[in-house]
Amino acid sequence: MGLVKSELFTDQQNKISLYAKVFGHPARVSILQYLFKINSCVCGDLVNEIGLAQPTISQHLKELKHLGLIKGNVEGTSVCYCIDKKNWIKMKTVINQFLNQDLTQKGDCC
Amino acid sequence: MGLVKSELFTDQQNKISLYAKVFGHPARVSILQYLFKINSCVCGDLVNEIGLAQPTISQHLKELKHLGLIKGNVEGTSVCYCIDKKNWIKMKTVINQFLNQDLTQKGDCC
DNA sequence: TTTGTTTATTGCAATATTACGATTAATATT
DNA sequence: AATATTAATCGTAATATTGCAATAAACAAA
Repeated sequence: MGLVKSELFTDQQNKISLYAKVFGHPARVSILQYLFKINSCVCGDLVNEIGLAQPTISQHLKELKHLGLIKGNVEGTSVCYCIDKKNWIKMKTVINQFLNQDLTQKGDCC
Repeated sequence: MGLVKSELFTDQQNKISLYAKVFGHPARVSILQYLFKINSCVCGDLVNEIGLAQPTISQHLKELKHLGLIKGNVEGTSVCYCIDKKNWIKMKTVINQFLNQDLTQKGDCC
């Protein structure tokens, strides 16, 4: 196997896990933090910033883009990547709904 | 490979990705939602609730426990699992710090 | 047009994850 | 004690992920 049985779960559960999965690698966390920090579009410094090889960074960018969390335009020889703010907010809504489940209850037998 | 180069990243980045990774599977999302919903300790219904085999659920529970998000006590022949509220809040702080990065800026060339 | 610069893609090796059957461990029940 | 019940562990097959060297693609500059 090694194969997630998505059909057992709700769309919401699958969506949450897909978002979470993309954050489940420190390189992607780091890329996103960098895009927020420089707060403009990145044109290639990511490979120097993070210590991974160029194809590896490219692959991580692809996954982030595929999920819609970043936008990217190739501009001549360099590329312009930045956070897709609209989708970032959408993602936050989904994740927060999951994180903010009600904790104010008893039932603590453990 | 198939091996994350954690040493390239900060402790914070690694911590975020470890939390996210555990949410990166719908079965674990589902387990956590169920624990919140029934709001008491679970004693075995998870296998029926979710459609995965008992060893598989047990393995997912182990990961959740290992990260501290749930607590579990064996009680005779059944087991009592519930959310570790203290650690859940800690986790939320870490993740929210990452999700709530400042979006109110221009620099949108894409 | 040739040469550099930058990013994407391909192909592959190493490792990790998912899932489950079979079994074990631990305790209840009879 | 023998039997049932429940959850953990072991072993293993299938698949996914990570990382990078090599290469390709796309364009800029000379």
